[in-house]
Amino acid sequence: MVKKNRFSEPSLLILISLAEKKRHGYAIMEDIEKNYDIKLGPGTLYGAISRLEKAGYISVLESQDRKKPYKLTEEGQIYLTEQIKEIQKVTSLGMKRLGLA
Amino acid sequence: MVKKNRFSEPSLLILISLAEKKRHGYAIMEDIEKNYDIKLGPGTLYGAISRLEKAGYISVLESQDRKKPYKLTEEGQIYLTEQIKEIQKVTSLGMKRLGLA
DNA sequence: TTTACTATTACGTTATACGATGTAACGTTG
DNA sequence: CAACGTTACATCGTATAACGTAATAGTAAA
Repeated sequence: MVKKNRFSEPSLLILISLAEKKRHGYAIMEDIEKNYDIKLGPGTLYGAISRLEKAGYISVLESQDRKKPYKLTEEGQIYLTEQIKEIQKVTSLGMKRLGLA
Repeated sequence: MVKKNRFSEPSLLILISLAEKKRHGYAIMEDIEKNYDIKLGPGTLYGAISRLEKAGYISVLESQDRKKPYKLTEEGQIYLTEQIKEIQKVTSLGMKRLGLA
């Protein structure tokens, strides 16, 4: 089966960040930086966020200030789970072939 | 440490394919399809191959027929190992946050 | 002779990288 | 407290290049 709509790394990181709890963009950025030492620029971050929202994998919650908190949707959770499993399948074969597993 | 290189999934699959043994393009394609059920079109495949070659992660070996076999270089092996470990770090946090680990 | 193998090339789409811009809130120092 | 700098937060714009799809083409095999 051919894979459609393959979201790459920044999107994946965002979804994983939201898998823990709802967060706004800036907080997502900090979470990713803290956990992986990867710093996403604003263009990369908010660009990916809006694509994920358009895809229905995350959704905005209303807020009083200018923060825009997002949460992972049901679909997003399913999608993320599938993605991760698929990726783990790939990496585990990789490790095996590298002789590291 | 900001991530520079942008090799995404197809490139990773190719490197993993070559981690097992040397293969030419078409054989790489078949290997990937067999193992992951992911079919790369020729543009995707050969495009990624030439970028990987340019980056020094794979290199061509000479051949008698029209096949062009590639092998993983030393650098490619190092790069692939790093990448996989990084990705595993990401996915394992993902699984944890999804409550699946 | 038709199908499978093998590769090249071209082109459009779009995610990502990078950065400029803008505003609000907060803290610090004179 | 006023002025200043800094951090928090987001939007928008553009360039690059990876990816998807497909057209082309030649050789080997069935």
